[in-house]
Amino acid sequence: MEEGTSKSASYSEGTEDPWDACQWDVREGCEVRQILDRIADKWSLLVVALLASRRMRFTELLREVDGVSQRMLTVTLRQLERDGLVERTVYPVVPPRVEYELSSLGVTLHSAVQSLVVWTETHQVEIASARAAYDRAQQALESDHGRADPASGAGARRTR
Amino acid sequence: MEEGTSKSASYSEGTEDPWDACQWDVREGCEVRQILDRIADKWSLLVVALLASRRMRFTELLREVDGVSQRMLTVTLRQLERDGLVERTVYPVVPPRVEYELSSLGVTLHSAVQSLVVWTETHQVEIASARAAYDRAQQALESDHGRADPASGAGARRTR
DNA sequence: CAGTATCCTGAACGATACTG
DNA sequence: CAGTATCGTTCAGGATACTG
Repeated sequence: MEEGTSKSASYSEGTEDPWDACQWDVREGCEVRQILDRIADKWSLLVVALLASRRMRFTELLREVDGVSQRMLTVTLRQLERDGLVERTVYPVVPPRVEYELSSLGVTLHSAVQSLVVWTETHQVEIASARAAYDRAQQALESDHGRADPASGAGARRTR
Repeated sequence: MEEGTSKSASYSEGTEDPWDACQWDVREGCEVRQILDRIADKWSLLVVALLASRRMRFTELLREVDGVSQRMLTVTLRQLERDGLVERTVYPVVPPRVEYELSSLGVTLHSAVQSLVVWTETHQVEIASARAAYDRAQQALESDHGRADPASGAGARRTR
């Protein structure tokens, strides 16, 4: 088991700056980072989304997730199980039957993630055009690389 | 847990599949994944959190984020800038002065992320104990590796 | 000060083969 | 069917050095 274990950066925190009201995700050891790393890795979110609709067997997930390797599906499921987000049920039948389902905790996570999904859907156009604008500006800079800047006056310059 | 129904605001391509209401993150090309990858990478969230409190200079961020390399801070800021989440202002003074601040879009993202932070804070104890239980069970299995299972009856077996 | 350029390592991941 | 074990590759990210 080489990679199921988190690296668990036990980082020494010596600074006692008084601004730690906003520190929720600044500390390495903070739980938020761990959870975020879990739900944001390549497959976890997909699996959670699928299991949110119904309980499924291993092979079903393997088919549905489309692109995941057997190994990564196993690893992902083990992590989610360890965190108490999914539950694994083994039926002692001749061809092994294992079913996965979201735990109640997993369900609440799934709803929490929804707000982010909604945000993304709401703002994807803005992001796309921001990217386009940025890339256009970069393109312009490349053409400009040797020339004098006609807009270089005295004020601050926005990079957009 | 029987009803996952993501509300999937208005973004539906004309697929006939009846359950594509839940497909928001199943598709590889979906925007959600891109955004999620951005906000969930190692540093973006930290930077956004810091900039949510006040605008900051490059070196300030380098100090505050604590652990980030110069390279990764640059990369992170460029990505966030490209996505229109932060704005970069260059003051044309003799020692270069560059300030970063959240855009209005970035502010909305930050609030959206809060729900996840709240979820994590609310459930971190549950997760911690789930992990402890899982690890304890694994430990027990290792001791049991060669012996007969006293609980192996007829029913399904939960792995927790 | 605020970067860019370059090199390098280790973790993540995929592919494959084997097993209860 | 539902995994585990092993190997090879890729690539994110750290360290370091240089620059306008």
